[in-house]
Amino acid sequence: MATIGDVAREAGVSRSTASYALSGKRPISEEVRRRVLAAAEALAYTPNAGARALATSRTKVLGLLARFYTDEFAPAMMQYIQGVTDTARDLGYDTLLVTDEDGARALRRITDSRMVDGVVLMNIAQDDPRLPILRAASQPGATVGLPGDCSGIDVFDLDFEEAGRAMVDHLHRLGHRELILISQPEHVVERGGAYVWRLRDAALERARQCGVTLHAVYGESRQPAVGRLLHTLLDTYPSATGLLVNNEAAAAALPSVAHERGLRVPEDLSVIGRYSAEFAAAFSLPYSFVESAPDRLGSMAVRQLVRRVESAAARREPFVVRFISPELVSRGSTTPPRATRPRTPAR
Amino acid sequence: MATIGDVAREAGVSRSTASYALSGKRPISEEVRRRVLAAAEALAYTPNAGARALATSRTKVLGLLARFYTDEFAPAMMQYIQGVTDTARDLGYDTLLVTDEDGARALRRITDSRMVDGVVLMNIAQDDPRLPILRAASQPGATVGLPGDCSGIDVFDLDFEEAGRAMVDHLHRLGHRELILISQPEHVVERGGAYVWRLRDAALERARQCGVTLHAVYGESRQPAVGRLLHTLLDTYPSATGLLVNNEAAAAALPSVAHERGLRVPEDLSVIGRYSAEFAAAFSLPYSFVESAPDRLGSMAVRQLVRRVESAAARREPFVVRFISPELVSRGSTTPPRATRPRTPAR
DNA sequence: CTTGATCGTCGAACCGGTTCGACGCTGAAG
DNA sequence: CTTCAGCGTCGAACCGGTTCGACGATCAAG
Repeated sequence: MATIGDVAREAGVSRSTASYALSGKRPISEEVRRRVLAAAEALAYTPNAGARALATSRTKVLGLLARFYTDEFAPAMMQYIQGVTDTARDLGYDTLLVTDEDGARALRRITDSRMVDGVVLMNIAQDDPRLPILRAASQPGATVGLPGDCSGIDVFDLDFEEAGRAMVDHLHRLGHRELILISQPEHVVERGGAYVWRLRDAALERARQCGVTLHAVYGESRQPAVGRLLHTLLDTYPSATGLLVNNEAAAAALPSVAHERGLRVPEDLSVIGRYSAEFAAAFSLPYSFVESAPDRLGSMAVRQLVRRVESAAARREPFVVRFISPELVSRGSTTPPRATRPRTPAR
Repeated sequence: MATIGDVAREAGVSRSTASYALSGKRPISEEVRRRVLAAAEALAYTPNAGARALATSRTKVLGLLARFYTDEFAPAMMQYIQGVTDTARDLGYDTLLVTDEDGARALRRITDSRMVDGVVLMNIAQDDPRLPILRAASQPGATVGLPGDCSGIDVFDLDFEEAGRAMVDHLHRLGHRELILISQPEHVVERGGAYVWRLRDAALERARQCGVTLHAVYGESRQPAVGRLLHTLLDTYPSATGLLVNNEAAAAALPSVAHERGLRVPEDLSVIGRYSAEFAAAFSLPYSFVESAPDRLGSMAVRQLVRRVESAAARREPFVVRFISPELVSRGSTTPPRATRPRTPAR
C-alpha cells in the first residue's frame, strides 16, 4: 500500500508538500500540485485511517449504540439505523454499529479509545446507564429517544405526548366517546421505555378533559399473543368505537383479527396507529396513523452530531431537545361512530 | 485522556516497560507490573485505537457491507447483522456497518484506508462488483451468500438446492402430485439473487424425477400485491395440493389469505416455508419450514474471518465454500393430500 | 575471582500521517 | 542596487502506541 512518502518521492517533493498539495491547506504551485495528484493517482494512494486519526484526533467514524431486543419489532429498528448510516455517509462519516448487551461498557470502550468522533444512542431508557458515560466522554453525543435527564446531550424524539393528544382529539371530534388504547408490552415500560407512558398519559389526560372514556392497556409484542389480546379487548369493551394502536405488532395483527370477527374498519370500528409510513407499506396497513419518522430522527441526530464534531462554535451551543410534531396521515380508517349516524335508528 | 507515557511516568518506568507490563509480551518483575497496572487503573488508561492500529497494523474492526433494499423484507436482514455483530464482539472485534449504495467504492475505501481487518459481504449477487475489489484487498473477506465465482474468499450459505429438493421430497412422499412454488420477486433475480433460482431449479429437477408437477412462479415482496398473487395462484392451480414458499412476505401474508378463502392448512393445502425460526416466531407462522439460520451464517462467516485475520497459517489455508444443510422444522402444516385419504369417496 | 547466561529494563526507531516554523526565491517598492 | 513582503517548499516535530537491540545487574558455574 502506498504511503504519502511514496507519493512525495514519485512527485519529487517532500512529504509535507505532498500533504499540503492533497489537502490544499497551504498554497502550492500549480505545477507541483499536478505532479502530486498524478503520483497519488498512479500509486492508488489512500491515506491510512489510523495514522490520520492519530495526527488529527479525528476518525471520521460515528458510533451507533443500539440493541435488537427480540421482544421488540425488528423492522422499526432497521429504519432508524438506515437513517443514521445514510446521513453519516452523506456527511463523510462511517458508522460503527455496537450492539453489546452491556451498552455502558461498550460506550466507554469506543469513546475512551477514540475510535469515534461522536455517538448516537438508541433504545433510550428513562434512566439510561449510558448517559453518565456519554456526558463524561470528550466526544459529543445525541440520542434518538427522550431520557429522563437530557443534560449534556442533544435529544431527538417524536412528540409522543402530542401524538397521544392528537389521536384522542381526532376521534373525539368525530364524536367518539369510548376508546381503547393499546400500548407496548409492559416489559418495554419496565425497561424504561418512556415513550409508552408519555403517549398514554397525555392521551388519558386529554380524554379526561374531553369527557371521553379511554381504556389504556399494555399490549403484547408477538403473535399469537397480541392477536388474542385484541380479541379480548374488543370483547371486554364492546361499546368502544375507536382503537388507538401504539404498538407495531398489534397494528400488524389487526387486519386478520378484524377479518376473523367480521369487523369492518371504519364502519364498525375507527382505528388510528402510530408507526412509520415504511412500516405501513411493508404490512399494507390500511389505517390512518401518526407518522413516527424513524429515518428522519436518525438523520437529525447525525446532523447535529456532525455539526458539533466539526465546529468548535457549534460545540459550545446549548444542548437541544427537539421533538418532531406528529403528523396524522389519513387513510380513511376513522369515521363518526355508529351511534351518532343519522341513519342509525337509535337516534 | 491518559497516554501510556503518563502511565509510565506515574509508575516510574519507561514507556516500553509500561507497554510490556500491560501486554505481557516480555517478562516483567512482579513489583513493576503491579505498579504499572495500578497506574493504568488510577489514570483510567485506555490505549488510543488509532495509535495502536498504526503500530500494529490491526484495527480490531470488521467491515460489514450490507444493503437494506426497500423491496426486501427487513426483519430477515436484522438477524444476519446481529449474527455478525454479536460474534465479532465475542471475538474482540467491533463492526463497521457500511450501507452505501455503491458497495464497490465503499469496500475500496474501508480496505485501502485500513479501517478494517477483514470484511463480511452480504446481499451477494451472482456477479458481484465488490468481489474483484475484495480479492485485490490485503484483508481477508467472507460472504454470506453464494456468488458465481468463489475464488479468493470464504463463502457461507444455506444449501438452497438441497432445501428445494427437501421440500419437494417431503410432499412427494406424502403423496402430493401437484405443487406450487412461490419464489422471491423477479427483480431480486434480476439483481443477481442466485439463491432464488438455486432453490427453484433444484426443486423443478427433483419434481421432474419424481413425476410431480411443480408450478414455479415469482412472488411479490409487499402487501397487498403478494396477497392478491396468492389468491390468483390458488385460483389458477385449483388441483395443486401443496405450496412451497421461498418468500418471506408471501409466508407472512398466507395466514390471512387462507382465512379469507376458508382454506384449511393442512387439510385443504399443505404448506412448507423457507425462513428463520425467529421470523416464524415474530409472525407466528404456523407452517413447517426449512430453517434458513441467518444468525448462524453470519456467525460462521465472522469466525472464519477472524481465524484468517489472527493466524498467518489460517490465512494460507484454501478458501472454503460451506453450506448449511437445510433443516426441516415440522409444525404440522403438511399431510397427505385429500385425494389419497382413505375416507375420501373418490378412492 | 572471572565468565557467561538470564532476567528485567531502557532508549530509540518506527508506523503514516499533519502541521509549525523557517528559509530561499522572486518581484515590487524605495 | 538594496530591502522587504509574500509565495512555495522543506525539515523536523508530533500524535501514541509497539518492538527491537542493547545494557546493567544478578547469580550459578568453572
